[in-house]
Amino acid sequence: MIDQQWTANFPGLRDLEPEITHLLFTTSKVVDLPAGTRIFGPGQSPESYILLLDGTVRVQQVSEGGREIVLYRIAAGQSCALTTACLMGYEDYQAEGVAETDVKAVAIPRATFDEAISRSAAFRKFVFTAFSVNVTTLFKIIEEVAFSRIDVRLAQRLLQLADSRGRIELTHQQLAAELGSAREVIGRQLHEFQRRGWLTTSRGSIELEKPDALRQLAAMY
Amino acid sequence: MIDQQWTANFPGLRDLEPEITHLLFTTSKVVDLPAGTRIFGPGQSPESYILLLDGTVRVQQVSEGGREIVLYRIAAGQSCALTTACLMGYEDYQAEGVAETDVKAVAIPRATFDEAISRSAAFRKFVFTAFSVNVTTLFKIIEEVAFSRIDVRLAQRLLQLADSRGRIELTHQQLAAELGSAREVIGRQLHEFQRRGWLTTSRGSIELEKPDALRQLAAMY
DNA sequence: TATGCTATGTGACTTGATCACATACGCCTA
DNA sequence: TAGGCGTATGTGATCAAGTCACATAGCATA
Repeated sequence: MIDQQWTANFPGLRDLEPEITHLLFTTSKVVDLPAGTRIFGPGQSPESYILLLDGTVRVQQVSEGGREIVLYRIAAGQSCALTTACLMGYEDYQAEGVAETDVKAVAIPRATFDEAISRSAAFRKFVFTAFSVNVTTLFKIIEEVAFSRIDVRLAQRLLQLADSRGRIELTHQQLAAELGSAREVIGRQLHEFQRRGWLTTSRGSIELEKPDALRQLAAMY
Repeated sequence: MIDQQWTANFPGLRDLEPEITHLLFTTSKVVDLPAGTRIFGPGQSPESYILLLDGTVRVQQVSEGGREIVLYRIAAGQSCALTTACLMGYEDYQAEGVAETDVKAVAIPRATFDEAISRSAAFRKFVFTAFSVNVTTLFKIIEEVAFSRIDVRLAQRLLQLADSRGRIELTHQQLAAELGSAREVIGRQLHEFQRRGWLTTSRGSIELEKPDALRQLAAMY
């Protein structure tokens, strides 16, 4: 019980009604998942509403031709909108979620979820807010995929993915999967960025040298 | 009051608890909107949850460059997932909804919506199901835009948009906006379909001649 | 050092988007 | 009925991005 004070990790859940907090604590499980675990995917109906305590989950779509596109990531303190959608709407997933790091998460069973939704306005607000943020993300992705240039999108993504020292440990193939593009295309763009002195590449990693130049490109429509 | 028995139009709302039905009837308004009305759009926070009694609403995204893509349509008996998302999550719209025909709709105020959600499991299920269907649609769009060929997507859309006699009254420009593509591209594809004898075109309209051939193309990934 | 796996590079080609125009159609008016 | 106008459609050139086939390079391990 003592290690179950996890609601403190979620701003929207701190001021929950005490009996709801108690309900969540007594019926939910805290689970640990190793990096690489497929948490959900097409054809798998989710059994519970998932809140991330630690680690990140990547949500992506895989096409028949084997191409991939990353839709969004769930970080600690967030919940999975898709899980929510499916839990609520009883539809199967069209996308899959993979643990990018070791993950610690809270799994709230559907029955508990239903009860908390019906009894707590604060819980509803928490769930719906998370949901709408992710729907908004989906709109942005549609707009970008349909209308934005690949160099602009790559610049944006490099800035997002870089760590505090401007380093990105991904292969060209993985970057292509982030954007739903092709390895060769990404390789050529990176080559061009390198030619301009904006970054340096080596096998499996990239170092940003002029993030401001990338930011300027990323700011284009 | 008598003409407000609109819940009959929504399968998911027929078996609602009587007091919820009463709540909906007494606080919601039935509104009529002429074709072309912009029902919601970026920067407009929705004031109510909308259920369509008659007509169709087109939900689309417009890019900075002026290009458009149609996301989905809402038909009689359906609700607007986006409205829902925004109503629940308090986010602004990223897309706009336009009445394609004259529209008759029920507008449920936020307070009523909140109350019905909290008190009725059946109402929750109705809302969440509609929501998840539309989220699923968004996933399909992302997959298609990112990975499908334009001829396949055009064939699919022509079949969707054709009336019972295989007729489509849209310009090439409008078809391009359906798919987030360009007029010239659509024109060339239509020309190719016509060359194969699958359809005939004339100014502002298209007649499908061999829908089965289109269906076969549309079935490709 | 040899071997093998994975990552990256490259050229040729196809598809789709963009741009700048040219034409054609339908409708209204003189 | 002809002329004129606005919108819809056609067309070639060019560019951007994805695809395909294959070459090369980096790194680990035997």
